[in-house]
Amino acid sequence: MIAKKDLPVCPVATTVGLIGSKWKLLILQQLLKERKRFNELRRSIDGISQKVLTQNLRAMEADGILVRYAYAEVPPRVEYELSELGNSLRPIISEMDSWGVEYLNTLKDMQEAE
Amino acid sequence: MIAKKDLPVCPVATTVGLIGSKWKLLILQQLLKERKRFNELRRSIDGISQKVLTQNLRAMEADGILVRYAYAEVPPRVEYELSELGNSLRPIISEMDSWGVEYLNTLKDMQEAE
DNA sequence: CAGTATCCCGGATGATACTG
DNA sequence: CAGTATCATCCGGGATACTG
Repeated sequence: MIAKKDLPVCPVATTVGLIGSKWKLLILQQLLKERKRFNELRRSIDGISQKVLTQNLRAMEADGILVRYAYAEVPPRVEYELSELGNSLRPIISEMDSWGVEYLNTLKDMQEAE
Repeated sequence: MIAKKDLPVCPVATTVGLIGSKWKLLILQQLLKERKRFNELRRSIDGISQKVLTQNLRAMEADGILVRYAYAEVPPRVEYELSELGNSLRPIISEMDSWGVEYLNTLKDMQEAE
């Protein structure tokens, strides 16, 4: 018999399920740089709306990827910081960064060769 | 003045724009293993519909990530293979795989500790 | 400031049928 | 087999207004 823990679970599908979307990857990228406030995060991600940012932050918080710190001040201040789990995703974003750099260089070279 | 090539372009956003979606990442994963036929690919990706698979394959082909080989046979045979550019994305999927393995192990350990 | 609450639209997706 | 075509649907996401 096959035990539950031996069920075929795809690691890549697991990862993709947690952070395999445009906005989560970009939020992750920003928070890997530093802990950030809500609007700071919003401004740093081109094209994201308040609603979508909130939705993704809630989901990532529920998945244990980041931690939300709300301060009872006036005006309110809320900061987001990656958890240990979130930080462990750094190599993925890092590879995406490296690949993007290479890709953009190739594009630039092609333009210069025109 | 700022030249066009000096415009601030984010490498991670570039990468995310090309493959930052659930299905593209999973298609990429499958094709990194081997060249595959359409239905073979379809069966290997849980939950993907024919339409969505076609759409994503077309987009990835247009982006130069994969190559489509259509053979004029009866019945028709179409195979998909990663381009050199597509293959250069391997480290990203590789990191996602490693992370997923670790994550699943952690989950399993937590269950056993119950 | 950092949200929540509504309304609403369009594109993404599923289902189905058809075809080279 | 590997699609394309069409229709119906649904909900992701924008716009706006309001609030602790």
